[in-house]
Amino acid sequence: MRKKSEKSKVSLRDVATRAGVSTATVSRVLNKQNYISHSVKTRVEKAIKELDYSPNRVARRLRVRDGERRLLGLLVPDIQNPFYVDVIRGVEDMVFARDYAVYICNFAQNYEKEKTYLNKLQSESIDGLIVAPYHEEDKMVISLVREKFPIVCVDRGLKGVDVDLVVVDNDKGAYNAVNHLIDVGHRRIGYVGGLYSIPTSRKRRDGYVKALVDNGLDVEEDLIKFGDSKHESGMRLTAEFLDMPRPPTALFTGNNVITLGALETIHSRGLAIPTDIAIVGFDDMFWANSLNPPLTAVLQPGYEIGRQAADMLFERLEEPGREPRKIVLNTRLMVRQSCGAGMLKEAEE
Amino acid sequence: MRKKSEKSKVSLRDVATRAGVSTATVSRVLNKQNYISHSVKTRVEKAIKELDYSPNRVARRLRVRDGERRLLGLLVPDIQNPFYVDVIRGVEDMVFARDYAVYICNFAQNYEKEKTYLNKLQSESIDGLIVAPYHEEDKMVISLVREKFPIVCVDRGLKGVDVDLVVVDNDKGAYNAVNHLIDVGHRRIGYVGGLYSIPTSRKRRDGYVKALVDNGLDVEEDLIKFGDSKHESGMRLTAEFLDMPRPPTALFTGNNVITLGALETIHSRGLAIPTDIAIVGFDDMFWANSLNPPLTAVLQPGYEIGRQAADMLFERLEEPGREPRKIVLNTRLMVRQSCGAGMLKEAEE
DNA sequence: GCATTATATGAAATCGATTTTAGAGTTTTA
DNA sequence: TAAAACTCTAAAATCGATTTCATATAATGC
Repeated sequence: MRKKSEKSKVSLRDVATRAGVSTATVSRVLNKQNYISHSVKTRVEKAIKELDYSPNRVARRLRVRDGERRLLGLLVPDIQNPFYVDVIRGVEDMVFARDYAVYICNFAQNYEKEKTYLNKLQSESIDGLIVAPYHEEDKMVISLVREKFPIVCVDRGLKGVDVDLVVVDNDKGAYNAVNHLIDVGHRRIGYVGGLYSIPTSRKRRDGYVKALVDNGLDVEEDLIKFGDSKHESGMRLTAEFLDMPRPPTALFTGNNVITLGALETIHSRGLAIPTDIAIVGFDDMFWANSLNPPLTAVLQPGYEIGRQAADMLFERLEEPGREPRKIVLNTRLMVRQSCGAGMLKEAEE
Repeated sequence: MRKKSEKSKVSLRDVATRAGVSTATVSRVLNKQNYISHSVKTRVEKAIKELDYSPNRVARRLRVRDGERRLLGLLVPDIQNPFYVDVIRGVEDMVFARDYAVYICNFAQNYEKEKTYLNKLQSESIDGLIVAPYHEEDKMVISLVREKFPIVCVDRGLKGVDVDLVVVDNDKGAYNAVNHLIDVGHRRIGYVGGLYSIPTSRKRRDGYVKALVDNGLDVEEDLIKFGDSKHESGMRLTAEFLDMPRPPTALFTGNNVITLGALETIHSRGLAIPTDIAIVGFDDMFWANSLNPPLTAVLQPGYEIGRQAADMLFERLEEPGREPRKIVLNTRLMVRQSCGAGMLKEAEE
């Protein structure tokens, strides 16, 4: 009847008493260890069921050795960015399946906050960490890697250390996007990038440049701009492009936040996509199809990144000594209607 | 030099030894308790600094009494929904400021998963929980509330129990939105709601109905549809509306996910907003301004909901006996361009 | 059939903190 | 000036699990 209302939590000791065995034995049953007689095992399991016992993970975590605490940390730069939410979901699903827990921290592009969280995570005795570092020279993360703390980086790497890494082929993704723009006829294409200090921003620029070069187009420095990965900078840089004496006919925006800013500026000026200005964005988001017109975008498999990163971290926990690995996932260009084949004719004349 | 590289974590015992005092004394210094002589205090603090000691939160959590473990749980139905991300951020900021930790769990609209997380959270010895329950008859959450476990509900309440609650005035928000639609000339307005079993879906319907009634308009049952809070159902229900012999001239969509679905359907049919069909959405999202045209929407203060919920939970931890409270926050109608004053004329003829 | 090994269990130590208990030295109070 | 009340600190107990160590019995080898 009122099983749950006996307030004080039942402990392993209670189970042991009930089953008439020692706590050590109960622990062995719990952890499926060898050398347990069938009769004792069923007796203990019965007691566990009767008492509705479930182990205290905190106590366990305190006792077990490194790497067996069943707690991971996940540190992301911006939880408002749906890309990282996908990563979170990927990690979460893997962790859930293994009965681990994951302590999700959002440092909101704030280096101080990242440091604080890093310390807190350690105080919580995490087994390992998945992180998209503030930037590639992130001192604290680098020093953790040097100390051999189990870390997997996602989205961005680290300078000067070898670390497990799951990224996307940013060059190729950008290349394909810009190539598509060129295919449909564009010759003047602007790149609106995120924060210069973040590797992905530069990689995507590289892909942009390569696509131009491979197609025999000139690379003009004033068609390349970097911002600060905030919505506002997407607006501002786009405005700068549109204000040029001879503005580009297409824009390649470096991440979803920037894309949103660009769209806002474009719409506010009453320009039509793709006829007045075409656009391809890095990051395919769940609202891309709801835009008017639907946005052509580079899909990053965020969920998969999260899954693979978690997997990689589990591997490292099992084999701390192994060499760091790097996984590069492919992007996919989701062609919708913001580039416009109609451009072709116009450009040909 | 190589302070950090001495792998084994320094413990309170090490500090005690170094300072030449007992562990109890170090603990007292750490917790700013009375009866510590100045000299001992500074000695201990010096040792802490020299050893770069930081306390193990897991060990602490095991020992301290209920409500002092510095760990909260936060359980949301869908982390991909930016509204909940705002709530998360609000909670996170409060928790961060108090040196608590928060275990964020996403049950992804899955009742089984919610149950699993609820158990896990208890195993992790959380002090209290902030949750947007699966629905208002969520048995597990209700039984926790009955057991007097510290819980604050957000977004949705619970049936049959009195619980701390932070919600938004859904009726009024919906009322204002629909009223606006009527103001600009619409007479046939469809409501595309989320899951019927979620209180907010019905509250928003109520506001919709009241606005019609207050304006002397008929409430037609076939202009009210409920879906399942998934993108796809927003698409489908909107299609149903548009396929009616005499379709509505405006749609009021019940949440951001539904809104996105509705927009997708509208655009795919080549209809123009607001001239062919107008739309107001519940939930103002950061991309609303980037839509074409910018979306008129009901802003829910998600961040503030999170803050207040965390605050309320802290209060409850301090005073477990107090009566449950309910906070109702206001929404704000963000008028942009998806309703169109232009409608007025057409409707008048 | 006896030494060895495998199986099965319990007692006690342990993880790293907080808290209780106890007691020594000081100050205040009556 | 003796009792009471503070002030300060240490030793030991504690939180709830896992792990080590010890030991008893059963199975196996030769």
